[in-house]
This record gives sequence, structure tokens and C-alpha cells, in this order.
Amino acid sequence: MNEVQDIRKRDAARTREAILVAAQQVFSTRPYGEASLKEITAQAGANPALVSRYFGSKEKLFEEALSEVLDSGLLTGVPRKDFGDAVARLFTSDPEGRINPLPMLVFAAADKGTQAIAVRLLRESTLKPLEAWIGGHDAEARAAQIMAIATGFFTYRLVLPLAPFEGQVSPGVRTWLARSLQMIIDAD
Amino acid sequence: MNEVQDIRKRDAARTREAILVAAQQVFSTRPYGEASLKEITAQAGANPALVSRYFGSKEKLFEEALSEVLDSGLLTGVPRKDFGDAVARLFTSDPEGRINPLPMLVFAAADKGTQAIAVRLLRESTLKPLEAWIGGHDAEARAAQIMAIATGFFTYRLVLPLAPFEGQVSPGVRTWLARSLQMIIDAD
DNA sequence: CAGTTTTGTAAATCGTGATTTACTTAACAA
DNA sequence: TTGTTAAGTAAATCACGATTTACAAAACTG
Repeated sequence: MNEVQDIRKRDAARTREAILVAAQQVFSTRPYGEASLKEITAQAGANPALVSRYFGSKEKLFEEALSEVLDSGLLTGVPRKDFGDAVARLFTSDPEGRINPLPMLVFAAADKGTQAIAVRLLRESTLKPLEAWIGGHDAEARAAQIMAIATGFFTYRLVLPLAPFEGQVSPGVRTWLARSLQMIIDAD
Repeated sequence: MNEVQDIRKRDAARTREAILVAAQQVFSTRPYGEASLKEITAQAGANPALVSRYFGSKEKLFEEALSEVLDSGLLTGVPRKDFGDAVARLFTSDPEGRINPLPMLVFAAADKGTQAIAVRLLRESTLKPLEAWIGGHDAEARAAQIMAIATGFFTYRLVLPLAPFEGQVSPGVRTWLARSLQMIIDAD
């Protein structure tokens, strides 16, 4: 009867998923090199050796974690004329459950192994769709411009973090974000 | 007579300086964790043990390296109405000898130990002066906005690097940079 | 030149963390 | 229930790099 909340002591799929979720949480708050498998698996109530079994390696785990977090067409679900406002509001709010992929990207940039993975995933699951949505003139560069602003902003908001961007931001900052982003969309 | 080009086999000051220069070069091209003292000192024709002696630790070496590279009032030597153009040109050119501090900052963000150092140096030697130069309304936030754009741009241009921003950039990208930056200066 | 100090090197130390291995125990099927 | 397989654990392995230590060689002093 109770298939869903059935708590079995041992369940490979459940454990794998728990590790993946913990990995997303840890990888988005600590530099890749400082996110140990010990910590991740402990948080999942599991054992470091299981990463090998279920994912192959730490890098593969990272790849799957980032891939899942990136898979959200958040940016392209908005009318063009409201793009700046909508995205600025999204960036300056604190999404409860959702994990922000930008810190993971920034942390990934600082590790040779994860860099290549991050670039590939970013291109395929974010830049390409965004580019297609933007369309028209210079779409590739304009998609990159939007992500550059996002990356810089979240580096200071979540990674470092730095005063004017952390926590609750001022209306001035939100307005700046909205205008900077909208300018790119309107630049056709 | 020949004080300057006097080549002595052993010279503490010279060796220290060589290590510092090599450190700046290596720290700006590799993630902190992957920039080994072995590599840095090898490039300086020296021995890893000397880092301990002359700088105290790898972190202290990083601090001094970043500090020196940051010390350049590049952004504030320009008339306000040309700020965007001037900085955009600066960002999209390849300065021969000069070492760009932004990659070091990005790499520093991915290491707990260097993060604190980077934030402090960035605030004191770049954000504060920039803020003072901007002056007026919301100066702190506007200085941070400029650095956020710079950080995002160089993350894609030099750290990852990513297609539309690496190497020679298109006029469109330079124009976008100029407008985004000028908008912040004019937002008074 | 003899002795002392400074500079430099080579190797030991020490800790850390990913991955592997050998083993234990739970789940399940016949 | 018993034997087989799947899931999990604990500990060994392995590599790497920062830092320390013990030593060697150069430079300087008187």
C-alpha cells in the first residue's frame, strides 16, 4: 500500500538520490576542492565509498549535480519587454527550495577538472536555449552578456559575499540589474 | 659600479622578488589549489622551502602577490563622460606586461582561506577608491556594480574561457560593455 | 684565512582526501 | 530456512602538496 513513504533500511535508488541532493547542496556552498565526499555522504547518511559505486567518481557526481540544477528554463519564460524586471526580481529574491547554479559554476571555474564540465553544461543547457530565445542579431554574444552579469552579481552576492549585494538588496541595485539586462534584450 | 645588473649567485632580495613575480603569473592563470609552490618556485629558479622563509606561507605569498597586482588606479584616471568607452577598451585589449587581477580574484573566491584576503584587498584597494571617485548617490553600490560586470566579463574571457568573450571581441561586445558601465556612472 | 651568518637545497614530515579492497549485513527468492 | 545477491561499512591504499628539518655551500667579517 504505502509505496512512497515505505522506509526500507536499504534502497540503492533512495541512497543515490540522497547523495545527489546532498552534493547539490554542498557543491553550491563550498569550493569544489573543499567539498569532501566525506561531508557530502555524511549529510546524506551514507558512506564515501558509495560515490564510487553509484556515480563513478567525484567529478561525475559533480557533473550530474550541476546538470540537474542547471536544467531550468527560468530565464526564458517571460515576455521580452519585462525580461529585465522579471530576472532582476528573480536574482534578488531568495528562492526557498531551488538551488542556484551560479555559485556551482563559479566554484567549478576554479578547478581544472570541473571547468570543462561546467563550460559544456552551461553552453548546452543555458546559453544555447537563451540564445535561441533572444534570436536575431548577435544572439550568442547577448546570451553571454546576460550570463556574465548574472555570474558577476552572484559571485558577489553568494560566493564572496560582498556588502551591497548580499542579503536584502536595495531598490537601486535591483533597478540597475533590470536596466542592464533589459538593455541587452532591446539591443536588437 | 654596476649595482643594478650585478649578478650575484645568491641574493635574498632578488630571489624573493623572483618568487613574487612568478607567483603573480601562476596565480593569475591557475586556480589557487592547483598552483603549487613547486611550480611557482621552479619558475623562479628557486626552492619551495624559500616560500616559508620569505613569505611565511602560501597564503601570505598569495596576499602579497594579489595586493601588488591590485594596486593600480586604472579605473579612476578618466573623465566621467568617457568612463564606459575607456574601460571597455581597457577590458578588451590585451595589456602586455600588466597582470590582470580579476582572474586571481575569481580563483581566490574558490578557496576559503584566500576568500577573506581577496575580499579585504578588493574592498580597500579597488572598491573604496572607486566609490570615492564615483561619489554622490549610492556610490558604494555603484562601485560594486562596476566590479560585478568586470568580474563576470573576465570570468568568461580569461578564466573559463567562453566563446564570445575570449580573444579578440566583437565591436558589439565592446559597445555593450561601454554602455553598461557608463549607465552606472550616469545613474547619479 | 678562520669563523660566522646568510642563502639555498634535499629530503623527511604531516595531513588530507579520493578511490579501492575486504568484509559485514540486510533483503530477497526458492 | 537457507543460500545468493545487493547494499553498506571500515579500513587500507595511494598520491599529492605544504611545511619543517637537517644539512651544504656561499658570502661576508675581522
